[in-house]
Order: sequence, then structure tokens, then C-alpha cells
Amino acid sequence: MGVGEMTRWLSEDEQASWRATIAMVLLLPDRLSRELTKNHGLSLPDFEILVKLSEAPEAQMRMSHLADRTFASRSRLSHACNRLEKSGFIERRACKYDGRGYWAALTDLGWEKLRAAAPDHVETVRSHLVDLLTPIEFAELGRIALKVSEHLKKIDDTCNN
Amino acid sequence: MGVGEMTRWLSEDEQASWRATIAMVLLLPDRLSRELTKNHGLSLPDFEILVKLSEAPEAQMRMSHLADRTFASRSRLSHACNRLEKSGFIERRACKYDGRGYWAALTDLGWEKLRAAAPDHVETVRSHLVDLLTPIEFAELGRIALKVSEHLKKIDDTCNN
DNA sequence: TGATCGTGATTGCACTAACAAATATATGAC
DNA sequence: GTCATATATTTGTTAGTGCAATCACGATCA
Repeated sequence: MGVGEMTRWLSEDEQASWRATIAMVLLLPDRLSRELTKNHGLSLPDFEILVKLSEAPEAQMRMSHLADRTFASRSRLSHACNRLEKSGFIERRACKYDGRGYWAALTDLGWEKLRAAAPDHVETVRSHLVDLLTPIEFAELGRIALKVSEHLKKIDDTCNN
Repeated sequence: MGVGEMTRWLSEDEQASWRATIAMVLLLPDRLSRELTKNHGLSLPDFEILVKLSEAPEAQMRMSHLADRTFASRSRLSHACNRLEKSGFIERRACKYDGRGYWAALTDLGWEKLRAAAPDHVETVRSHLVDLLTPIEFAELGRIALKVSEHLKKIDDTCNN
């Protein structure tokens, strides 16, 4: 073990920041998912899928595109869509121009579900995040999170591991 | 539906901040967990358990205390400790003064595992978070995350749902 | 045209997690 | 002491996730 391999440990201040950050990062999605599940029987990933579809032209998206936008692996999305299709919230349509591809499309029932869940979800996001911070702090968080998330997305599709 | 129930939707700026935040919050723990798994066969929750134990007096902690500190439910911690005990990284000791209680204690093997994994993990945290930000930004993130995480912790142990 | 390779998407399996129910012990009222 | 209730922890079941393997099709080039 030469000097070159010495670990750059975190300073005390950095550690404090790190602990707070990881706490937030672990607790927040848990909280959001739990409230969504309790009130509407949807997990956070499920909900994100419905949202992204609703925002797409004709409320449909190719599987891999949808996976990227919901921060899910292909396999995870596939499983999730199986469940959502079984529940009747989405349907799959074969892609005319590429025989390998599929569209995931929001059904009427999916629209209804989304419309029912969205207001509660926004309220949850407000009460557990937005309303805790000043507008400036929230904007600052967004700016910082953008840097980090852009970096992480890039890694995810560069090497796929 | 009266006026009182109107949803306070997010403004466009708020939405942008929110999207960036949730992206970070979903991608970061995934990344950390994956690198830890790939290099050392530990999940992020497993690693957190070992860390918290290593920092405790005599490297042992009561189960519920440990659950709180690792942001895990009681049941999740129990399962995780079953696995870690089977792997030989921790052991359970009955609590003398409270017949219901147990201590989870780090074994020698657990110490070794932790010492092997920690430097890589710090490096991962640096490269996917700390080094992306200026010191001021990182401190700011810590400050903001502290507000949010304190709030979320409070909720978790107030109503346990 | 057909051999090869790349890409879109799914599947099976093994592992991890949530929720609710169960177990065991402690504590307090009477 | 004993009953009821509260606390510490675990277990069982069911649902979600990652990984590697697979399937099906498209693109390229000889």
C-alpha cells in the first residue's frame, strides 16, 4: 500500500453534511412511496411511470425511453409494467415500425388513477419537502441536485452497471 | 369539492427543482449500493449497519436503536441482521437487563469487512457527490438535507406509519 | 441471402423489503 | 400476585428489484 492509495477521508464538516444528505436521500422516497401506497395503492415508481406516460404525446412511450425517464432499469420497468398492465392502468402496444419495440400506453383507468392520486402526492411533496424550506433554499437544492443527477444519469448510460 | 380543497400545484420553477431533487434522491443510493455490492458484496443498508456498530461503544447496539440510526424498520433490520449474522459479520447477544432485548455486535470478521470496504465507499461518495460540488454547495446541501431529514425522522417515530 | 452482430424487451431466479401477525418479556393497576 | 397493556424483537407472507440469460427482430456486409 503506497502513499498513492491513501484514502481521502471526509473532514468532520463533510461527514456531517454527508450524514444529513444520506438521511434525506433514504427517508424521502420511502415517505413518498408509503403515503402513495397507503392512500392509492401505488408505489412511487408506479406513480412515476403513470406521470411520465401522461406527459407524453398520446400518453404513450417506448419501453426503454420510459425506463430512462423513470430512473429504472429495463428489467425493473418490465416487471413494473406487467403489474400495471394486470391492474389495467396501462396497456402495451406492438410498435409498427420496429418489430422489437413496444409502446406502453396509459388507459382510461390509468388516467383516472393518476388524477385521483396526483393532488395528494403534490401535497405530500409540499409538506415533506417544499414547505420546509425557503423558496431560495428549495431553488438551491434543485440546482445542486441537478448537477448530481446529471452526473449520475450520464454514468448509468455510459457503462451500464 | 369546495374551494378549500383546491390543489396547490407546483410552479414551473418548483417543478424543475423537484424533478432534479427526486432524480438525485433515487439515483444516488442506487449507485452507492451497486458499487458496494459489486466490490464487496454488501448492500448500502448492510454497510450502514456495520458502520453504526463500529462507532458504538464496544461495537454493539440494541436492535431498535440500530434500526433508528440506519433508517430501517424493525422488521427490515431484523432480516438484515439475520443475513449479516449468517455471514459472520455480526452476532446477537441477549440483553442481561431486559429479557426482551438483544445487542447486535460487530465480530472480528465484521471489522475486517468494514475496513476493507470503507475506503472504496468514501471514494464512491466523493466521486458521485462531494467532488461534483463546491465546498460551499456541499455545505449548503448538508444544511438543507438536515432540515428535511430531521422532519422526516420526527414523523417516522411519531406516528409509526 | 444468409451469417453475424447489435438492440429492444422480457423472463426466471435469488435476494431484499414491507406489512401484519406472532412471541416473549416488562410494567403498572388493582 | 394477576390481569391488562405496552415494549422489544422476530417471523411469515407477499411484493419489488437486480442480474444474467433469453428471445425476437433489425442492420450490416460479404
